[in-house]
Amino acid sequence: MGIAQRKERQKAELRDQILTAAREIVLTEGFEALSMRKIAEAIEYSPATIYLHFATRDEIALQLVREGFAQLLLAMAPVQSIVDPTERLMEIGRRYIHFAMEQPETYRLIFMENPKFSSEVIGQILNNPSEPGERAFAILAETVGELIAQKRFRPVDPEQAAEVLWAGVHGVASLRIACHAAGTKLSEDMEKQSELMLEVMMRGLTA
Amino acid sequence: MGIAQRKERQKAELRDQILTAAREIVLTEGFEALSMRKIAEAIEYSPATIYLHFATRDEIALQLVREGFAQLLLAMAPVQSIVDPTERLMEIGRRYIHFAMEQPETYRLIFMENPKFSSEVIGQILNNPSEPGERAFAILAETVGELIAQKRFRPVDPEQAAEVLWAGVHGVASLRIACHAAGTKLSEDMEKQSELMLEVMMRGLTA
DNA sequence: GTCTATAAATCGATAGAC
DNA sequence: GTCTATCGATTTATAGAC
Repeated sequence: MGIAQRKERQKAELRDQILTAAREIVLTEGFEALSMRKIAEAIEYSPATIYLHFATRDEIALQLVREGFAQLLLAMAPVQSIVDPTERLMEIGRRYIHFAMEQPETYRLIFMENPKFSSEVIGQILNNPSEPGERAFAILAETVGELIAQKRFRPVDPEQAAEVLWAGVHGVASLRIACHAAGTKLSEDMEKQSELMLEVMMRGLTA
Repeated sequence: MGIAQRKERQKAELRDQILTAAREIVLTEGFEALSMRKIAEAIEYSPATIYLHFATRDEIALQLVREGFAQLLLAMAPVQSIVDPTERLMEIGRRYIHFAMEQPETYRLIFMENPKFSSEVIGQILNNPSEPGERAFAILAETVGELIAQKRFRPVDPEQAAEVLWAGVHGVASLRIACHAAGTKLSEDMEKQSELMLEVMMRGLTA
């Protein structure tokens, strides 16, 4: 059955090409510039061919958001090897903000672009324990729980504290992205800004 | 010159009608649904008439963002009468998040929708001391400075701390908006979530 | 000042030939 | 599996009559 396998492989390859081209368009021209025709031109196929792989344009967009989120989670995976929970927590925050600053368009795509896709993907990932990388939020909450158990953190609800920590780093990152090129004095030094946010939140939770 | 004045008044009224209709469309159908034709239909004029008041669609959108930001600032104005700086700071945070939750579409329009308009408006407001409501960020920074002077806060850079505080409440608000209807357990109780964020940041900055 | 009419472009999606 | 051709609808913006 080598022929069938080759066909399947080729089909998957074209699907990949479509997504790669779509990602490129979103990252360079913005989400609203994504169109079937532009993708078709980029991969040098007719627009009709794309419909053999994706039923609608929205399905492509959704997949892009999904992959973007997976990328973000992947970037934070190394923290699992950090033994000290305080250091682990700080590193989660640092890596999170670092990703958002290195790939602002991807971050924007995940959290700021389209509410429909954002909430769908976030909902899927946060509710489905079998998602690749789904454990990110759980790790965050568990780390907080660990610190509470060690009496290093005050006895707060770990899940709620985890959400506050997430909101804190998301706030620094997304405010920066929203204000980017605004010509303000805001966040000239992101490094210092991030560190202060993390320090303030750690101190605020410390017993 | 009563006739000229009446004409001017009528022109301003139509301009207002255009903006009101545009705002309505954005708040109910989303930003991307805003079009000259829809506005024209809503105000019962031909599309061509709109171009006598606004050169492009972008100019209308920009004005909407501008007014949205002014609305947000207006909602926080009452904090100026609060004497105690700690209480003032808490109230700034509460009012900020409250506005974002009461008017999520307006908040989204200001900070999450279009980077071009967001950064332009934010830049204008934060750099121009003559803006109505421009003092919002200054008040935040001054309140932090006050608390540092009273040795109630640690000696941090007031402007940087103000930005962290802003990022904190923005994070809670915007994460909530992004995850809305995601069906997650996230932020089920926004009241508690906001209070924890504020409490953590206050404690984190306390001397 | 307001309209009609229209240019010129883009879009998603599909039918049907090959 | 891929194409051509096209439908049908959308958009911004303008020209020119009234």
